[in-house]
Amino acid sequence: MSRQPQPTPRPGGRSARVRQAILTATSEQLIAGGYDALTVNEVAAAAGVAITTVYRRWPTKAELAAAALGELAATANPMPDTGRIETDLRALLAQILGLLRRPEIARLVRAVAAIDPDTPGADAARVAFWQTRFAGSASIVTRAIARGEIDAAAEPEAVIELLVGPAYLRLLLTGRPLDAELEAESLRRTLAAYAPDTETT
Amino acid sequence: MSRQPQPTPRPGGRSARVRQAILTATSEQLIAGGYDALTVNEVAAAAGVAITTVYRRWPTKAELAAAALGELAATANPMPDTGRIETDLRALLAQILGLLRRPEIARLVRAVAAIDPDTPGADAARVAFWQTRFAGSASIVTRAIARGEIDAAAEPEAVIELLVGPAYLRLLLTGRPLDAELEAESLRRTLAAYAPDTETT
Amino acid sequence: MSRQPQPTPRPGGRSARVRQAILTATSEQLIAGGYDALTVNEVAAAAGVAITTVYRRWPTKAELAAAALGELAATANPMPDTGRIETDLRALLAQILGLLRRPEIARLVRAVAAIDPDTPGADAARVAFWQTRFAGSASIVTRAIARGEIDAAAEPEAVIELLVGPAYLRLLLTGRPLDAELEAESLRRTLAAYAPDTETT
Amino acid sequence: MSRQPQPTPRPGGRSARVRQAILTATSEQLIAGGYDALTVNEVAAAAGVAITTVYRRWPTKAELAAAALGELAATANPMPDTGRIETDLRALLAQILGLLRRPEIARLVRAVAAIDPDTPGADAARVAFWQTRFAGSASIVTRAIARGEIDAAAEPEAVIELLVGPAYLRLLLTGRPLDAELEAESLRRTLAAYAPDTETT
DNA sequence: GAATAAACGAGACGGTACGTCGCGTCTTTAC
DNA sequence: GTAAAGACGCGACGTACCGTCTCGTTTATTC
Repeated sequence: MSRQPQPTPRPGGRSARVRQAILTATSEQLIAGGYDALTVNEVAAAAGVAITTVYRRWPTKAELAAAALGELAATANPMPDTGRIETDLRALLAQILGLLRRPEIARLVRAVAAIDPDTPGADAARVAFWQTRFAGSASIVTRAIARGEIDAAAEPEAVIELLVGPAYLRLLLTGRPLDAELEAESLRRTLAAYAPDTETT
Repeated sequence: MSRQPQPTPRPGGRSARVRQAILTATSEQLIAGGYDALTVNEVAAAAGVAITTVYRRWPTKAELAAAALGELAATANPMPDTGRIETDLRALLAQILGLLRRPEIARLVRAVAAIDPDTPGADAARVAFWQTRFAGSASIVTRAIARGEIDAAAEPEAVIELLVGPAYLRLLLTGRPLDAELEAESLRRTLAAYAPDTETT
Repeated sequence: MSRQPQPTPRPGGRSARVRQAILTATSEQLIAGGYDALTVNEVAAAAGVAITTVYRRWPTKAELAAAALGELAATANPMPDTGRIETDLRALLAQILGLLRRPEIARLVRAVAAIDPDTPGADAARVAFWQTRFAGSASIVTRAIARGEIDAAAEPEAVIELLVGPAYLRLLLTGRPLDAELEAESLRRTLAAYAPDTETT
Repeated sequence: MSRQPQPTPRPGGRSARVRQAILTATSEQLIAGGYDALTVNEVAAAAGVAITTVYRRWPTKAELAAAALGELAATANPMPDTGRIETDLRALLAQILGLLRRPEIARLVRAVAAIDPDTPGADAARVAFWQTRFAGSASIVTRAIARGEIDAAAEPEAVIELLVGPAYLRLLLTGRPLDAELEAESLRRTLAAYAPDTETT
């Protein structure tokens, strides 16, 4: 009776708005209560869409969470660039610890850590989420190597891993405090570990 | 009608057997499929007890899991003691990475990381689980300090944290591989970071 | 994102079928074993629906039972109309006693009697269940009054109450037999109590 | 090896005290909340005995409730004796309706009505509970017959049944009010039904 | 007054049913 | 014809209460 013109996918149309609303609502719930407190029902309600709509796009709750976490990766923090590796790393570490000390961020990190690697798309989201952050961080090291402040043989990401590894270990597993002493020690030892010519003859 | 003297608890009785059966079954399920695959129903069935009996002792699934993880802490691995810090740490790191590469252990670690700190008794279990392991590890460092192989100002546990932090970071968050290069680099840089007199004048 | 117009309820759809199946299964179980033998689990199984579906509609077992009893009210028995009050009442009483002598009906009546008046909707169901029956019965009396066979000052329902009260009293409380003597006596005394002009001067 | 002399039961000893405490606690709970709110656990706690002790004497909750209700039968109300059947019955009816209007008594009556006749000992308790009451009431009628106020052919208990039947019917089934009009009507019609020479020639 | 049988106290346990929560699917209706 | 709305299936969680069992202790009766 009536003609149905094949609607081309609308990039800026309703779909995009719906998608964004859902992901935003998901992120908020993840931040508010972690993965367990995330419910598809409430996400749909908060986003003002039907539950079916959510499931049409992300088949499982895990994939929805992964997608939302992936989105959060975009919210990158500014990377310090002071011209000296020590102050750069100190600022970076202070920024990260400042985040990890906030309960809602701690919940988020826990949620990411809990993701089953077998979940489709989940691992991709995890990698994206964290490599984005680490990629930015690594540039700090790259510049320091160019300046001769860091052992030229160092892999930039490994430096960052050594710097923040203990902090995440405490947060996720041992429960030891994320205090100023950890901050100072991590910075000092990382610099020592990667000092140029330190362990060469 | 009148107050009776408190009968002594029976340590080797049925209660103890039931408790052990439940915790064993829980551990097995945790290892087999992680926290999400853990169901109280199946634990009860595997332990040969009624579901209500499980709930009488551990009010929630989370507390049950925490208790089981706490029990697993008793299963301590032998700590290497070769007389040289480098070989000690190399053996320790190889041991830990060997464990973390096994999917069922990875699941367990994930389960621990996911524990909500607010769960009653959960944090205690986490601390117990990990500090048991770390306490053993720290003795390696203590001996090395006595031998002058490690900076005397070092806190033993901090050395271990620096050694294994990157490995756990990769396992839980970044998803990068737990390969031989990580193993070599972690060992080398940790030794450098804590070498005696290295950063003193 | 925006409010949708309220879709009209579908009267003949799946919901209605499910509802009917559940109530039918409930009624059968009530008849078969009374209120205590009624289990939501078996109702759901017999109705071929999920347990949660039952609970979605009737939050408690009591309300489910009440609803089912309310449905049973629709199954009205034919009211005798012979043109004479004595034969009408005799037939009615015989019919009721015939029902009450059946164990499954006795269980049903017991179930209704046991309903806690505080249960939401329970009282409504009770009133509906019984007033339906009594309303039909009362018309017998109304006609008799018109024919001058019954004291014109009588309230029709009170006549029925006097007629069947002793029978229910025996069934529910005293346990005395519902025998032919009760039948004869109840009829005779009720007629005497409401005979026209009997107690007027 | 040893001989077991059969010890005679001790009538006034601890057993009797325990028994009384349990039955009293049971009655209180029945009055307070009806049969469903009666829990063996709380009865035991209130009586200051172990749960096992309760079960040793009454194998099921139903039998316990029956026993307690049987005890309550002993609490007989004084029967009016004014010398005139009309005032006697009016006082009796007022007394009974006064009781039935109290919620806790209504609960008790409901509990009795709900007793499954198949429960061992339950029916005995019911019969005892109510026939005690009715036996007392019947004496009123017996005296009235002797005075010629009541049809000599009447069975005393049937008179009482007619008098109070409608009230119990309303309480247990129809939910109609136990008001003054019911009181007046029940008395008036019962007297009419059993008036001497009314239906004789 | 000592032996001894019966009853009691305490606590955990097995089991059934209740009612809840949340995920993911399916039907029905409206646009 | 597509998508929103909502009911549904399903599985697990956690709770309440009934009735059983074991074992140690107390009571009271009998010799």
